[in-house]
Amino acid sequence: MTQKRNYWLLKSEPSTYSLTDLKNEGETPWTGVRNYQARNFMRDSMKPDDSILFYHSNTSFPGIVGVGEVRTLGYPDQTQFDPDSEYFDPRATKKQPRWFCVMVGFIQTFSQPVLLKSLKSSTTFSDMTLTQKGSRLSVQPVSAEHFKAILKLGREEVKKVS
DNA sequence: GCCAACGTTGGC
DNA sequence: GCCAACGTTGGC
Repeated sequence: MTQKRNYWLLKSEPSTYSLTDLKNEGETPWTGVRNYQARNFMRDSMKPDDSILFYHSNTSFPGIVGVGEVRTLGYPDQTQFDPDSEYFDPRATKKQPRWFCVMVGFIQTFSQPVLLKSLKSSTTFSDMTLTQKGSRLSVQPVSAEHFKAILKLGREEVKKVS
C-alpha cells in the first residue's frame, strides 16, 4: 500500500533554534522533544518526504515562517543518553529508548510569515490544532487543506506600502 | 488509580 | 514578566 504524504507543524523558539538556523545547517535532528504525544508522531507516523510547517513560538510575532521536510523515519534521540545534555533522561536505555526524533530538512522561508493572529482570525483555520486555546503540542499533524492554504498565504507577494 | 503539587509552555 | 493551560510526578 502506498502511503500518502503527511503534513506536520513543528514549533521552535527562534532564540533557541530558528528557521534561519535550519537554513544555514541544511538539516538537523529534531531532538529534545519530551512530550509523549509529540514523540509518538515522530516515532510512529512521520516518514521521509512528509512536509513541515515551521512555527516560531515565544516571540513578538508568533507564526509560521517557512517550510521544511522530514528526511528520515523516527529513530532514538541520542540526547537522552548523554549525561551532559539538558535533555538527558536517566530512565532511558539504549535497549529501551524513551524519546525519538526525525531528521528535518530546510525547504524555504516564506516571503511573509503567516502569523498566529491571522490564523486565529480566519474561520478557515478554526479547527487547526495550533489555534485551539491552550494548545502547546510542539509536534502536530496538519491537514492537507490547511497546509496548502498556509503555503499560499506565506508565498504571497509582500504588499508594498506606498 | 486518584489527584495535589509542581514544572513547563507560550500567548499576551 | 505574568499567568492560564496543560502535562508529569509521586505520595497515598
